[in-house]
Amino acid sequence: MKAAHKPRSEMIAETRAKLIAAGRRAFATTGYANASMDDFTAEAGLTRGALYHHFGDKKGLFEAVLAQIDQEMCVRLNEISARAKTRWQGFLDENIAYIEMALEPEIQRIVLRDGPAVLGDPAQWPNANACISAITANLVALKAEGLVRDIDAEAMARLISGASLYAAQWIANSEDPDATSIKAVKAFRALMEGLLVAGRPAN
Amino acid sequence: MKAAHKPRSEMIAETRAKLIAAGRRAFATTGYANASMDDFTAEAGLTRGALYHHFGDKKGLFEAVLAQIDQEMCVRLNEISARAKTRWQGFLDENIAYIEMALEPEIQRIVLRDGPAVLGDPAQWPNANACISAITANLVALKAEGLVRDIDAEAMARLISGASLYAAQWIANSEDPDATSIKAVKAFRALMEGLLVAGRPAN
DNA sequence: TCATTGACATACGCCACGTATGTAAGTGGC
DNA sequence: GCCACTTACATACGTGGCGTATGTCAATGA
Repeated sequence: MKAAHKPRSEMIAETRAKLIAAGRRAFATTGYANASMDDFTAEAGLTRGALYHHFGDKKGLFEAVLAQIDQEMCVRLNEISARAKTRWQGFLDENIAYIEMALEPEIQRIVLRDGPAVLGDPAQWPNANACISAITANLVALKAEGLVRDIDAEAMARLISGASLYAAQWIANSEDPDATSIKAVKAFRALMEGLLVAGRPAN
Repeated sequence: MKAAHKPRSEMIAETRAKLIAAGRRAFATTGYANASMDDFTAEAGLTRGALYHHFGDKKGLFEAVLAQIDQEMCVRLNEISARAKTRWQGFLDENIAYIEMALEPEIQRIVLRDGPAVLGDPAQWPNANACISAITANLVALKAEGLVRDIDAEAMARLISGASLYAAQWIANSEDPDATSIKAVKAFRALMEGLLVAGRPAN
């Protein structure tokens, strides 16, 4: 008896998942440009034929990989902000978590380095906007509560996420990431406290 | 009579300059990955042979192009901060100028998009550090004057330049760059004012 | 059961990079 | 002023990677 045949749709999903996983590993380790489609599809027990069938081209697979990572990031961020006691704390936690995620080599390479070069400005990616939107929504709520000053929320959200990402890059490439991380987070908190309405205690 | 022979060293400098200029144009318009060395060297009246001789490889030429652009940016920034009446104003002007420079397509593409993918983290580039250093030095001085709060200057400089860059990306890709630019600069000013010692007027 | 669809593999051509080699012009010693 | 030598390039070649066109076989549905 041959191995039980799963329904076709399952086989397809499995193939897609294998390709995405293989591509993800290759992109993360050798980078987009140096990742050979022949190599990493073979690693997944397939050929480029499968890749072109499902994703159109190399860039298409990269988009799928990025979408997967983005999704994971968003889930993690939402969990963190949901756990916080106050909205302000959730806001801080979420952003600091963002910084810390950006320390992971896979995210560094795929999302922060190759992503923009291959797919263009991250702000245009469907999900990056989702993350920005979350920060924006938080700021709007915080403004409504009278906690933060009256500033255009989206603009500020962009500035904040930029600062976070850059902080992450700095940390990841520093000689002593732990020490740098402490300094960065501290500076980030200070920057955020500047947003509070004067005299209002940060809680 | 043949064309007057310039000394060899001049010819070499000229060749290098021509290659850098041609590469710069190609990288800016089609991007690093899509720029064909055969094409743009021919455009400069040369071949890949010259390129390999002077720059080692494609990446080597890219580094040279980036160094040239970086240099130009630094000169412009220094001029701007030098023109300001107060140190705080110079600090603001310089950063806002940074945002505005990041709107230029050439800088977007070469410095902000392809640069990190080809050469790695910008914070490690020799010159990016020079720009960061300038911001850091400004912050140190502002702290000494008692104008801004006591925050690790380098960390804050990193956060600020990250915010600037991201703001620029946002502006460049928005539907109405002018309107977005106004919002971004306003938010940036607000973010910076949060750094001031409480009660201190920004001048 | 048979026609059809679709998921993949195979085969091919092209382009681009890098290297090895060639050549001609410039440079320094005598 | 000639000659050995260096050096700034051009030319020629091999290789590898991408994309496309084509083939094949299994799964589905009437």
